[in-house]
Amino acid sequence: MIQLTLQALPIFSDSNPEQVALIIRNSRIITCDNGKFLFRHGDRVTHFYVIFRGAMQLFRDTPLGYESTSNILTAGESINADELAACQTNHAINARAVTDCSLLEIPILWMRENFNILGNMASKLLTVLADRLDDAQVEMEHHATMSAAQILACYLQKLCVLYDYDPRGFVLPYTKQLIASRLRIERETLSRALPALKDYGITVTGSHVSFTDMHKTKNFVCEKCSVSKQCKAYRGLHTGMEKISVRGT
Amino acid sequence: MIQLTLQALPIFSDSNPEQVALIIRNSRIITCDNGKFLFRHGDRVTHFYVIFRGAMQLFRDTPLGYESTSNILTAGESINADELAACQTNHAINARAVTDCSLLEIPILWMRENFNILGNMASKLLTVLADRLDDAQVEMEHHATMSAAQILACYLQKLCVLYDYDPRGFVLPYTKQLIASRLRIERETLSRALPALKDYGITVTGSHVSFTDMHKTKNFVCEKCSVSKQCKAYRGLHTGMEKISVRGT
DNA sequence: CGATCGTTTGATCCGCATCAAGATAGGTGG
DNA sequence: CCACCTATCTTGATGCGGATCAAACGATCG
Repeated sequence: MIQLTLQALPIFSDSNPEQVALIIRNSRIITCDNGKFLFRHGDRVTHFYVIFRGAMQLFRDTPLGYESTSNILTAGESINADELAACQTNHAINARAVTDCSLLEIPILWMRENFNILGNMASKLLTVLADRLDDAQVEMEHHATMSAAQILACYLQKLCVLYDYDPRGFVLPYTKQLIASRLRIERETLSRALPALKDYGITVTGSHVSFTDMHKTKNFVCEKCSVSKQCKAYRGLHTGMEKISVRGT
Repeated sequence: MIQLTLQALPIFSDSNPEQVALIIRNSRIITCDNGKFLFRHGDRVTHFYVIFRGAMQLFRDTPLGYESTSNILTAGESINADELAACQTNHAINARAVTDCSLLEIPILWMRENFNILGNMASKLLTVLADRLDDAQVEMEHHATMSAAQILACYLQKLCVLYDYDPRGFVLPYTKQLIASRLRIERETLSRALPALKDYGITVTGSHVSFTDMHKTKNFVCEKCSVSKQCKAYRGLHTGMEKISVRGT
């Protein structure tokens, strides 16, 4: 049953049953409650994680004690792909649960030693990193060329596809605070951007979002966001993982 | 002789002589003159490249015909690592030579098919991508927290280490135009930031840069820039490649 | 010597950050 | 059920940094 689970994860999708069994024998499932840290900046890099359920915020401590969110990862996504690849011994970032989470925890030492017998996991990791790099670059481009409202519109559109929400109405999965941090804008700026979303065919009242005019939205949201590779890869996975996690834990 | 050359490249440093020979048989060395495009946005992804000599600008076309430089790569660095990993069929970015360049050109189809027999090139690629992702995130953090002058100071510091320049005085390798684009600021903003560098112990007159007070500089430049992994990995390689390229071409 | 490209400088404007205060909501306990 | 508290969000006023537009300056090259 758990074998099926693992193969549903993008990163293990090409692994055969023996490899999956091997991974299971050398890993365990842990939970991380909302608000708890999975690891902190400076901690030793000990494990590779894959999120089964929930969402985790990855962020840096800037010199001024300010938090700079580098990503929010959800079910199906992996944590520490970059540290694993860069052979860092200590974490450069913090990881904190923003909802109650369940994660698969694999010792990184073991992974490094058995990399060659884990199938084409390396190529899966490559894909993950390449996608994230691309996302990062698109994001920088956005910041240089778009207004806060447009950035927000892109993000909402992405969220909707990623989580397979009903475009006609859904509830924000995170606090606006967190979303602002993720988008590298201030809470206040995000608040002020909300009314402007009307022009893009998006209405937000409280934490309720609805796309009222997809035609308008499509015109303003950049095409790279509307058909993100990430979205396609994980679409439907989130809901699927919800079910599996119940069995898994 | 060329075998030695390839193994000097970070990405082939762990490959054995047979693997190097295999790569040589299936690749060729090309040149790309200053200003020429190696490929353009929308072109089919056909080859993987490693720069022997020179520097290439990678940039995106934004909707408004604006150029957004995502990176400037130099001797020893590889182009298309992300496209190879993400299995993209068409280029999302442009690559243009900003100096006369020599490159190793490897068919990407052949690479994909022979990935497993190319040694741990996959893990090298992982490292490259992880480093670039990290760089991208540090860069975003910089933009959110530092002034244009500080960003510029960090970059000059990085340049100096990367190219193994004499900190007491060196000449900018690129036009200020290009540097500004790379740093995602405007030419004018860069110009105006130059005088402010005095406060960080850096003097720039024309295209001549000199670090006059390293103590001051160290205080203002973020530590992530001063000891970049990239810098350490490629330090000295640039000068080495210069020699090799003469033999190679 | 004009022509082109790269750079600098000046004037102005706009968007976002910042600071400050008020509003809303969710939760707890009397 | 209401008063209270805290966390989250919104709104207002203000300022600053960098973008933008415009023009002059400098260098390089046929």
